[in-house]
Amino acid sequence: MAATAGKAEEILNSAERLARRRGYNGFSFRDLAEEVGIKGASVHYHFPTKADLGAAVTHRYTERFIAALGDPNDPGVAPHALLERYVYAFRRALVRDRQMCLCGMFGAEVESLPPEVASEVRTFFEQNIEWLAAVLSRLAGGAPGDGATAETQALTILAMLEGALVVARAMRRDDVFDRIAETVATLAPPGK
Amino acid sequence: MAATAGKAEEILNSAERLARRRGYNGFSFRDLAEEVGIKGASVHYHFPTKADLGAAVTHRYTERFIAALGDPNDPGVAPHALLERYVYAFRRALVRDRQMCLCGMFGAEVESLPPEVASEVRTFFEQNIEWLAAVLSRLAGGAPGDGATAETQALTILAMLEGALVVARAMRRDDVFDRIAETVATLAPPGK
DNA sequence: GTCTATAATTTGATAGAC
DNA sequence: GTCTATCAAATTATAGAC
Repeated sequence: MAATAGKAEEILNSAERLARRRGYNGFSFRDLAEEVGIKGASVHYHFPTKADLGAAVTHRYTERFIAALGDPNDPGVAPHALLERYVYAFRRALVRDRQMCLCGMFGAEVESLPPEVASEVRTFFEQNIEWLAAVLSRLAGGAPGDGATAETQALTILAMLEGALVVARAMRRDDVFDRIAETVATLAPPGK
Repeated sequence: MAATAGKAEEILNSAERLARRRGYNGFSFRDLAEEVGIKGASVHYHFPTKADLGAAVTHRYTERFIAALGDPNDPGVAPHALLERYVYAFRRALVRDRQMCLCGMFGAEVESLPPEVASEVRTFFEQNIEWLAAVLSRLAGGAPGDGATAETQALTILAMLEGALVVARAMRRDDVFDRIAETVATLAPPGK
């Protein structure tokens, strides 16, 4: 059986949830402490500074996000299915969790982030593009010399989905995300 | 000759710049006061609360943004030229100003905004989609019954561009925006 | 690991003099 | 319109007891 989450993990969970709703400057150590049932000062035992916490939560988010996508070159999974899985990861953030992508939020706020947090955000995007480009290369039939094309498509899909979360949440319209997501499929048609 | 900007306008200018770099929770009345050369308390004379200021700066941003785009149905301007103008507005924010779109930033942070600010952000997106859908309808030759299609395309282009700003800034890569922007043209080809 | 106590700073905001 | 003075609350963080 899985052990109960330690306090450090509980703090990371709260930090992720609050950061994805309110932004990096929109939550405090006291907010976290109240959620996990300790005092504000005790949070510093687990994460000395807010920058440490911010970097840790971003790193964990990236690892989980990429791991959940699986191997982009798995011969047992069709590339269009992998792309669907990718879109669904963003859809779940919006519909189920009612949250931004952590790095979509932090990406917007990047100028007010401590450097170590900003660095983790960059890594998230780099790994997302790498994963997407691998899938898109397979989808294009592996035609030689289209690595740049695959990366451009990857950048576009990533931007569309991050932007879709922003627009859908700001407009409070439930149809927005799915209508944009349909266009992702148009960019990389399943018949190709 | 244009009169020197009044203090209220200078405050709006500073607030817009700081908000577009650091987010709504990333600047204070004192930051603004220092930039315009008065004391923090004096800012409250012009804008009683931060929510008032936030709503005012967002409203002004929206008015200017839409006005700069011009009439989407102007027969003297080709729809593809209008679309280029739209993309260029976002490009300028990134390259020239090194800032987010104000409402891209606030859209991400919407859950931590005062209601009157969030409402202004929603209006920005609604007006952008209306403008874009009008241009895209013209581009499609005004085929009947494709109002929903035009709106979906408008949502997609808006999301792509807002997302492009987030990704380009977070990655600190200068090629990212233009590569995504090229795909906007693909969505609505000039030959159509 | 968590607490109390404390500190220095910042923040949004008000009252009233000039 | 701007200032000084002031405020209460919040924020990040540290020291040291338990």
